[in-house]
Amino acid sequence: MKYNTINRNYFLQTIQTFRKPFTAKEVLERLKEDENPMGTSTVYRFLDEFSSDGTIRKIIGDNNTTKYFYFKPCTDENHFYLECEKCHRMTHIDCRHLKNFSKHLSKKHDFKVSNYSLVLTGTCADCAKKA
Amino acid sequence: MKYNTINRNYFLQTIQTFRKPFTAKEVLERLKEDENPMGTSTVYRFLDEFSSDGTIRKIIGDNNTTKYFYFKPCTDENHFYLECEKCHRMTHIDCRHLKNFSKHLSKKHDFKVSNYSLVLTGTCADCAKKA
DNA sequence: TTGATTGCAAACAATTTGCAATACT
DNA sequence: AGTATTGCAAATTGTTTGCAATCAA
Repeated sequence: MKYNTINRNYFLQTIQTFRKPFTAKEVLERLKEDENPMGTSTVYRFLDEFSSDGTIRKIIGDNNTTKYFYFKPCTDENHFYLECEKCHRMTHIDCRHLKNFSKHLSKKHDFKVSNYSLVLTGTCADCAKKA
Repeated sequence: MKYNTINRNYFLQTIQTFRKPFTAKEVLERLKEDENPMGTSTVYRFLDEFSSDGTIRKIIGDNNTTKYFYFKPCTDENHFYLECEKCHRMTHIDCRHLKNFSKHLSKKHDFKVSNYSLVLTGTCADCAKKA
């Protein structure tokens, strides 16, 4: 049985404040800023727990070269986004086409889809300008 | 300038023999079986080098709960696959539609795509039967 | 009261680094 | 000759564990 604790709620609340996927280190740092910082092991325990139960999701950070896992809160929506490999900004894209497309594929391959993700990695307009 | 060495070739050759994505540990173990096993740091250096240059690709192992990165040789094609969350089998799908679709999105969002991936997670036909 | 949670410090394990020897071009 | 590669052992660092104290139910 899970208990409803201050730490647990505070952890969940905190990860929602990230605008981008974050590493374990980044949550740790954020939480350590507090005056009663939560223990390191507690944070890792939450990362594990919430990864397994699907509250957050592990992802690979900037294309292939990141050293650690990134995490992001799982919206339970499916994922369509553009991910800039320069600034790492993630642009959510709304896309009906793909939904249908995924249905089509799922039928064709006799595969029951529970979740799908489309990620386009590349360079966003802003970063392209800067270069 | 990169030199063409025995280690480098052997490493490349070895990772091609894996039927599934593998962890650093797994390559290490495989390579240690040899009678002149290559040094640990050498292996890690290759994993880094080939991840950055796109020869291999980091991926998340079985959905969300894996502790380490997995790697797989990069076919340089973009990634469209069905990933079964029960048996973790990955079915490659060939898909022209999506290529066009990605072009369309990239134009619409003024975003230069260098790589794209579509992953449908779910249950494959076999596993569905078993359940 | 019972069982889950917490934080600490210690233990652990994966990965990296410095460096001298070696191999490639 | 000049530069990249290699392996070793040591150092580093992220993460986990054991445990006693605390807290939620």
